[in-house]
Amino acid sequence: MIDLKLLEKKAESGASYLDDYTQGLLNRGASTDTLDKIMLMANKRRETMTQAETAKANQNKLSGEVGQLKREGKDASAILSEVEKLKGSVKELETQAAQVDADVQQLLLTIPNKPHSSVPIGKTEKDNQIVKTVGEPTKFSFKALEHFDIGEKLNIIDFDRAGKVTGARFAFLKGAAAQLERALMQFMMDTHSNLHGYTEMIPPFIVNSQSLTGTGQFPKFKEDVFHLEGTDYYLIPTAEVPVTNYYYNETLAEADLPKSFCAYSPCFRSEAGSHGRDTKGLIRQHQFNKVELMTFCHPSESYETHEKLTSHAEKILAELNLPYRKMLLCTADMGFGASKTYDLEVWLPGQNSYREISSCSNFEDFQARRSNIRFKPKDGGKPQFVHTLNGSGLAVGRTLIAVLENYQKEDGSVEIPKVLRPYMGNKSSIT
RNA sequence: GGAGAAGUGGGAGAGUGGCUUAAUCCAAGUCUUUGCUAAAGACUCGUACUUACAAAAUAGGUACCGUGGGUUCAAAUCCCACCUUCUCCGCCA
Repeated sequence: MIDLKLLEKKAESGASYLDDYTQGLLNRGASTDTLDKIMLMANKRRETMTQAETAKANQNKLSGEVGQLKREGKDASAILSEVEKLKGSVKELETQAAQVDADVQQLLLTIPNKPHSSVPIGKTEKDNQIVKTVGEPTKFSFKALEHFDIGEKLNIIDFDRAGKVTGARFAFLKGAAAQLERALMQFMMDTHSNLHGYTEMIPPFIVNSQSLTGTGQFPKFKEDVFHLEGTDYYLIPTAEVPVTNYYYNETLAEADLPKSFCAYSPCFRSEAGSHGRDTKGLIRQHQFNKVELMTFCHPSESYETHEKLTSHAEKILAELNLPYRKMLLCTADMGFGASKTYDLEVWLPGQNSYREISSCSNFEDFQARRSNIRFKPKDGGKPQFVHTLNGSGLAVGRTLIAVLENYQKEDGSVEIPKVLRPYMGNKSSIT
């Protein structure tokens, strides 16, 4: 959620919507109409609230006098009848004020975060910038297969039966693929907790609507998550949701910051609107495993932390010896709540292209404001919102794809990356 | 799923209709006195929104005692629904 006060202040200070704050929102597609509407509503909100509060103050004063008189054993009927007359209008004003306030809040929830000044302005994903490329695209002396062909030949991935059991965009992993998936999860969790100092976490895989509002999925992207009918429960689209809301409505001590967690969870996405994209294989499934990195930190440290967090995700790719590149997303391609995002894209020889395998974002105080997560400054000042960051470290299913495709051999077998072998009974290949 | 109990400020814990943002204790902070790993005393000690002021400081107002409704001139206190926690029973990995 953006800061209404800041928005108002900027608007007052001249230049209307042309300053950096609102320009940032415009760059990523929030229309001036919405902003205008918010400003109007905010004014109306303040007016109605003032009226309602004044009326209520008046009523409270009279009620106080009634109490005073009763205690003294005197007659209060004159005031009582006076207050009786006020009652209706006070209530009406209060209802109005509550309504306008709720409307403003609702509208604010639909406005995306403001991009950081270092984010390139762009119109499509083509305007993303390559920050660096690590490793060379893997070369083969034979025609590289796509992961689903490798998987089906080795009889370790079964899409057809998943279609029977559930439906499209699900898969069974079996034998070595299941083992490899599990090895990857273990390897990632071990690396982040032991080497990078994250606190390991397995969160609930089901959350309520408040949590989804807190991280920014709701109200705008409701159709992308699976809803459990007849309840306020939803399957998580990412561990970011439960882990960020771990501190929902809490005020932390500054000394406790930063707090960092790495969380394993399956992720469930209905992917409404993506029909026809990546229909084959494991790339785009309704269910996939992911290891998520998440940090709550002091606002002054969040950009430094963003670099660090991204490097932790990169570490996994490096250890697996997978070629990848680091992209800085432009204003058009960033997620709704992000201020700045790096995507890590892994090389997939079967597809002959780089594909996203991790997305690392700084949300600044966008999520913290929605979830009311603050910290009390050491010097005793007012509580401030923390900054939240998260990134995949990594998407396990896509990592499995990357391993299969980059480590495939001409004879149809797949070599197991060295760092994973301890997790796979020290085997060196899948045959 | 059934029966019962409970949810109050950073923590503990009082408070059954008006004088209550809420006694008291602990923790925390500021100051004072004496002074060497301490003690005593005084004061302070919530959050959000909002009004006045150019702004800050400050002062006023409104709201908040699990959440949401309701009764009443007036609700932490009465009523209803829900949520959470605990205990017992049932069921279950």
